[in-house]
Amino acid sequence: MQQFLSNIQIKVNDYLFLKDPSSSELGKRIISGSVELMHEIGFEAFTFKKLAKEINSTEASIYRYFENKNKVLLYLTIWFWGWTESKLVFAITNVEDKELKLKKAITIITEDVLEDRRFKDMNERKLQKVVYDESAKAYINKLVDDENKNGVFANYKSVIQRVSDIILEINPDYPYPKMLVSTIIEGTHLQRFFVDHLPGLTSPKTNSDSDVVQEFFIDLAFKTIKT
Amino acid sequence: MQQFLSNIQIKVNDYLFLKDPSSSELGKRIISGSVELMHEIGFEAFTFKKLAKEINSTEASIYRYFENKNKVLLYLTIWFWGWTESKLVFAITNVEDKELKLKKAITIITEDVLEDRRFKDMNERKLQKVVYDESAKAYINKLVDDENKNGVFANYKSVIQRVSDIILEINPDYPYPKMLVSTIIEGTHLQRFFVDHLPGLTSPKTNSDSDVVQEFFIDLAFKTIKT
DNA sequence: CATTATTGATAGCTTTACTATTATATTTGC
DNA sequence: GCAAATATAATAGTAAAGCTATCAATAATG
Repeated sequence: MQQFLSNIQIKVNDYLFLKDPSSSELGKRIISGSVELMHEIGFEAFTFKKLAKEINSTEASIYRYFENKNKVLLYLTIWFWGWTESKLVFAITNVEDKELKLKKAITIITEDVLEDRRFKDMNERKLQKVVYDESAKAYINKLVDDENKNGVFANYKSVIQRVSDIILEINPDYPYPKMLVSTIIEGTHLQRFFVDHLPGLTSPKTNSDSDVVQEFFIDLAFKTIKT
Repeated sequence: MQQFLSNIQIKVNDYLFLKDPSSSELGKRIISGSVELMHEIGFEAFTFKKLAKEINSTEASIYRYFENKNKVLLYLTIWFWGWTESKLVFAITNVEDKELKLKKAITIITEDVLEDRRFKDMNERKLQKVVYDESAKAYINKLVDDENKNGVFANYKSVIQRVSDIILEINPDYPYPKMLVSTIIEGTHLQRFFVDHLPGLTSPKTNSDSDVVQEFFIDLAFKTIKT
């Protein structure tokens, strides 16, 4: 499995780039450098000029790959969803028990990745942090309709569809499966941000071993879908 | 009540402005103009230069009230939470039945305001849209810790605390009340955005009369807190 | 009525976001 | 092996955004 996973490549909608960053050495440096730099200084302060310096290239060269920094963040976000889907598929394949399957699925979409490093050009831990903290900025804007029309969010929709399907297996009458799944996913991002920065808006950590955010959403999901 | 409400003023933490916009004619124009302009063109495209033109003032004058556009958005967001809290307090005062009280509370925090206009300098409907679509950009950034230290989020925390308290009245053993409330609040924003722009990530509208987002969260809340 | 505070008008500076041009290095087809 | 195509680097430059400074005009206040 580990072996197989190390051979797969995450595909990202080509609307998001001018030249495929996975197709060249420089492109890969742009991606891994973007993750590093956004993780370090945040999306607002991130510029192509700073990135160019970081990866020993030039601003103009980066512009041949991406139109602007927004598309880079969206690229990373969509890559993240492709990666999440791949983890999800392997986690639930051949699991017969419906409830166990749902539990595994929610664990995947809410987990806090510590180290993964299956992809040598992608620091998944830092990527997850970037996606958690910044991804809403990538799609909550006036361009989202155009991006959506071009199929940009297909990876994200796949993840939601898959988990949604498991919910419907358990309770075919539950009326809001997708709403529940997207609430769990986006809620996880936000709660993790709150735990770190605005603890007054969230619940305190229980014991140090457990992941309170994950517990909360698993509990919420099972109670919500029960008839 | 309506009479009383028209006499109250929403207080916003003074860390957010250099000069209190509610203290002058120009200040009020900056606020109402910001709501109009952000609603129209979105936060990214919003600039103090454009705002100055809109309200017949100058860029430099606006800079005497606010350090930057981020603080304006945060000001609007915090005002929105103060306003929400005032609505919440009146909705639940003297309501004895715990479950009814919770239902009213969740209705307030998830409602889609059509017209309100109790505050002549604030278009609440447009403000709500701006807060729904853009507010995450105001606080999800590297400055949040500093802002939080200065008590900026007190209005927001109050709202969460109040609803949280009602949940604990119904079920004192529910372990994650604040997490649930902040998930409902932020989830509402996001689901409304999804319904409009990314319907594939959410559930379809049921019948045109009902508010599916509100229904979903009320259903979710009651099921989740039940023992 | 003198002083103080507020706003407007204008200028300017730095950074960001992006494009264009040319030179150099690398790859690829033949 | 060499010409042609392609990719990248180096550099320059433009427009807008973001922000500060100065000073004059006006309004408020004591």
